[in-house]
Parts: sequence; C-alpha cells; structure tokens
Amino acid sequence: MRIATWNVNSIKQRQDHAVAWLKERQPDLVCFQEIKCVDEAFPREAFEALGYNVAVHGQKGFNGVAVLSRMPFDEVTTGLPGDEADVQSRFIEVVVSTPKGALRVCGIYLPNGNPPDTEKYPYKLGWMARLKTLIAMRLAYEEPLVIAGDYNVIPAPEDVHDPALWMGDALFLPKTRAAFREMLNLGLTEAVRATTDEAKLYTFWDYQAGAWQKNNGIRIDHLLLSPQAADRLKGVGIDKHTRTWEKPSDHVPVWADFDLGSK
DNA sequence: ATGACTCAGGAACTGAGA
Repeated sequence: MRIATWNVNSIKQRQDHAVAWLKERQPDLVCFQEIKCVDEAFPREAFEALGYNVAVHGQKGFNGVAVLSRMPFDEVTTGLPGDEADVQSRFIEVVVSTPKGALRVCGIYLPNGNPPDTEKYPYKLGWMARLKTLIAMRLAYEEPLVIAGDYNVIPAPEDVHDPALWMGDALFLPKTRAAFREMLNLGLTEAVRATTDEAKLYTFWDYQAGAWQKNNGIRIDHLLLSPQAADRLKGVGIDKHTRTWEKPSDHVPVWADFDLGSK
C-alpha cells in the first residue's frame, strides 16, 4: 500500500505532471495540496481514467486539497473542525478499506503563517492546535492513520539549507516547531525520519534566486503515522526528480509504503 | 540587493506563496 502527498501548486497547471508521476510511482492513494480551483474545475476525468476515485475540497483562487484513491471511499469529510469561521479549504479526511482493515488518511495544507507579525501567524498556530485536537480523537480509534500533506513546518535544522536564514520565518520559529512536536508527542511517527537521519533531504525549492540549482531547499511535506500505521511502514521516498521537469511545482512528492495488503 | 519566480483573478496589476 503506497500513500503519497504532493503540493502541486495548481492542478490545472500540473495536470500532465500529475498524470506522468502517477503512472511512474503508482501510489494507491495520494493527497494533493494547493489545487487552486473550485471542485467543479478539478480535472477528475484525467485521474479516473487511471483508475482513481477522486475526492475534492477546493475553493476559488488558492488553497484547495484533494485525494485520489484506487480503493473506493468509505467516508469523505472536509474542513478542519474547531472554527466555523474558517473558510479556507485545507483539510480532507477519507477512510478506505484495505485487505487488512480500515485505513484513515487526512490530507492537509497547513497555513504558511508569514509574515509572523500579522494575523497570519496566530491563524497558523490555531490551525495546528485544532489539528492536534482532531488527531488526538482519531488516535483513540487505534487504526492505521496517515496525516499527509504540506505542513509548512521545518522540523529541525538539518531540514533546511541555512537554518540561520530561516530562524525568524513562520515555518521554522520555535513556536511552530513546538506545535509540530506536540502532534508527534501524541504518539505519531514522521515517516521520513523513521527511516533515515540523512540531512539535506528537501521537498521544496523556491522558484526564485536559483534555489533549485543551489539546492537551497527545505523539508516541509510530511507523512505522520499512527502507531498502527508506523508498525507497518516498509519504506519511504522523495521524488526529487520531478523538480527537474519543465514548469514544475515548487514541491516534490513524498510517499511511504505500508504492509496493508497488495503492493 | 528592497531582486530574482509562478500562480489566480481578470484584464494592469495585486496578493499569495515559503
């Protein structure tokens, strides 16, 4: 069972890349972020033609998340609970059936939070607190659970090319990293760090200033696993090569394999 | 170096991204 996440930075701009990557990597389930379109505009047919079921939670202009799954959806819910006034489309949760039972996946696009001296940063921290509350509830189910997406969190200094340069950034501030640790401390395992201590593993390179050419990247796209998922983790990958494609997303896919039947 | 790039919206630019 292969589960992936990719911030595509507009699904309309990246449809061909998405199709090419799906054919190549063959994930069973993938979470997309920043689809940047309303539900009706999502090119679902292109993915249904590849055998995927499609669940979309979009909005006009920016944000937006979606899940593609080879398994039919037993449940789909959208929107992160805890703030009725939050209209940004950043959360989708699905349940599918595997040969070894139910699998729950949350696809998230966590707020950026910059600049930190504006209302954007408290929104980010509030969103993280709400996510923590949701995760705590879901962990009580004691089932395989994967929370995958663009966290906009650099967990540690080895996950950024120049930590000093990012010290005051909303992605790397102590409060941001503390809130991320709080989620891990509920009992979650971060898939990449469960399998390697290697530094300079990045998932995002800015379009500007030759960041890709200089390998000035950051690692902000993560898969967090419940104990029941972590105990079945078989491997992890970062598809860095997609960043070399023409007109790429600034993020690359991250995926993890689980012993949940099939693949 | 206050830059650099790419997207959506909507018709010249701004806001957002990270």
